Amino acid sequence: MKEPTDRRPTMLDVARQAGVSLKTVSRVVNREDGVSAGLAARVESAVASLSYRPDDRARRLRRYAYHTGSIGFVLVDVANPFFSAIFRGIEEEARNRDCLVLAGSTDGSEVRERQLIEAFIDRRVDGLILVPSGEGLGPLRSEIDRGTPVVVVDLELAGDQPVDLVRSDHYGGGVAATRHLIDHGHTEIAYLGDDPSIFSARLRLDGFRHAMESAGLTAPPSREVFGSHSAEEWRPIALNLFSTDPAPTAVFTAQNFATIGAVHALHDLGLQHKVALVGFDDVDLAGAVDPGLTVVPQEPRQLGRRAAELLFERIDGLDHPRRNEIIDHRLILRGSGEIRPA
Amino acid sequence: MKEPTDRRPTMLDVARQAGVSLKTVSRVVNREDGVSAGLAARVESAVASLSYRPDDRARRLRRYAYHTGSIGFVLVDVANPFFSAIFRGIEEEARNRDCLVLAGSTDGSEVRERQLIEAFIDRRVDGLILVPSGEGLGPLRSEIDRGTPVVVVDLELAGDQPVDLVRSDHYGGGVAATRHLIDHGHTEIAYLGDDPSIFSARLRLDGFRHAMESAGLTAPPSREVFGSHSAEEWRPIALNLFSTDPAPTAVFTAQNFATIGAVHALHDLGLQHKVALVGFDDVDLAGAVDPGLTVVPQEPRQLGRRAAELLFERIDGLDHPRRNEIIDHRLILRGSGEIRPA
DNA sequence: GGCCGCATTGACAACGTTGTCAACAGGTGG
DNA sequence: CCACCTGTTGACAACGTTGTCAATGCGGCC
Repeated sequence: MKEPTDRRPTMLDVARQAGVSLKTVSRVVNREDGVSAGLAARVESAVASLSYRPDDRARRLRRYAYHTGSIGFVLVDVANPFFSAIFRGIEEEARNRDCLVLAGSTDGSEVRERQLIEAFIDRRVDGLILVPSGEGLGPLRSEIDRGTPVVVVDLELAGDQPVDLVRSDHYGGGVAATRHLIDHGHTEIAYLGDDPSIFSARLRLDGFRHAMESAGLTAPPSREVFGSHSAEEWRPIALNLFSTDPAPTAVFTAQNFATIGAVHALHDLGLQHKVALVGFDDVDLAGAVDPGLTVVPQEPRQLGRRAAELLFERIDGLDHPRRNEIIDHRLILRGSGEIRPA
Repeated sequence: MKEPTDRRPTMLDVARQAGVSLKTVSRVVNREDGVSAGLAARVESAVASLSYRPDDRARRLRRYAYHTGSIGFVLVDVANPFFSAIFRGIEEEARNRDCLVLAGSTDGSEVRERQLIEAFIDRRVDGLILVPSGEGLGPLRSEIDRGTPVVVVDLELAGDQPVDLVRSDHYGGGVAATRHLIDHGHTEIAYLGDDPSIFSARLRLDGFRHAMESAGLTAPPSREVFGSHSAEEWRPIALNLFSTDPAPTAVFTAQNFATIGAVHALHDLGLQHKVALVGFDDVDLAGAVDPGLTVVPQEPRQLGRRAAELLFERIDGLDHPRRNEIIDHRLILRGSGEIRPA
């Protein structure tokens, strides 16, 4: 039974209890040789009896001077499975390196994003992975200049800062999804997605429009609906869309929640076998709904892994021009996208 | 334009550039008064030109001595939406306190759990929130004794350590789900769930069995299927179960992935309107499947918030006997659980 | 016996920051 | 003119650890 102490034991406490100097304790704790068996044993037992553990911060302050063994991950919302899967990928890489991950959600607020980045920098993370909330990278600028490696996921940047980029092929996916609907005979195709001020949403929309134009089609503004909504908020929006006359015969839902909201709405109206749907991003029960959902899935875990790989290369000192990695898209056919117009 | 330096500027660099002493820089940076306007301005401009930011670790080492402004969150898997929602709840509380969250996944491995806990302790987190992987709390013991606050989510503990507990009402939820099926006329009810060595799984199973026994029913071992599987792995298991003769007319899927796997299997067999299903935990498209899924949802975000609240109370020095909070259960009726046997 | 080398041990400074306290200047009151 | 106070500034130690280097003791070799 150890009696609880108000103060955590330090190396000095161990030294006193073992009757040796500070440095000897340090040597034993760090498994350096050159300590006689007798002293080592005394120290070991003092360590155990105080259940002493060295303070990593103090250790690194002195020893590695500028490697904290932690990286920061700034994302929009951990509770969103897409982001948490990225997190998971990052963590897997970090684990191999005995590196811990600090994470914070911005909810899309640039103010909050700045706060998080500054808090991470003040704690001297070895690197940052960022899913940006806005277009800008303001507070990062001076930090990048000073050599803290940064990898950005899901955003394209102007200029040529040494910032690596990893993202899905939003544009190609948008084209593929739309073309798939066109190939099945649709001409009246609607678009539901995030606000195009978000970089990835912009690309998906561009892909949609490009595929439409290439086929000689256009979607009127009323059929391009944008916004950041929850699944429940998308539902009435989609209900409204499919109740117009003439109603679209197909829809490309370019975002998770939009997909779920639209599926709900189609079921509400009994149109799930009439209106074709292709979604961007996969969802849990996509195969169990009737009909199954045709989607362009992202590979968020792979996104995260790759981002972390690039980050650690930079942390290890790799000097390399900025890289821009785009993870390929594919299309999973499950039924909803293969419905033909009446 | 700042030229990149190999070394991050320290307070000493600022002092030299401004031609003042270390302490004066410290005063300006910390907004202490008693610095003349002229010097303050010189320091400010030196800070800006070097884009200096104080090192939080060194500052805390000296100043607060034992508050690092970070907490650790040990969980099973960040990519699991249930856990990431808990994370989100924790983060919301932490944000109010300018506290950062370190997180790590264990994948259910006690070895990994121990490594994570030790890594967090070595970094002197102010507190720990833990979703345990096993039954034990081995490595935490001495840490708790030494006064690091710990809150455990989803586990009950023997003994009376000052560890607060927050969890869902697994037992009550299991009883309610099972009783709901019984009330709809079912007697042949199967159970699919996690291995009962997992605490919450054990409670759900106990709830199931209790409700069965109270109604004078029993499920043979072949109808109680346990294991940690992905949704895809559960699918054939469920297929197999519903293909036996006599087949169960209802199933309680006590875990997320089991629910999804079972729904897939029922659709594969065309039995989705014949076999009743109640699940534990809600899933994204639960309302869009045909029939909608009746579930006992958990409130993971609330779980996380509450856990963090309790943790911060302890961090702030509240001395209170161990608390054991159980978040109420409810039942969402969507159709799948209201199917009656033929 | 004296000298060298090796193995062991510890004293001290340093990492980047802040708390304590002393030194200094300038003004004020007696 | 001097004692005293106040406001500003800086020198120094300390937080918990490790790197550097010197001191000690012992055995072996000439």
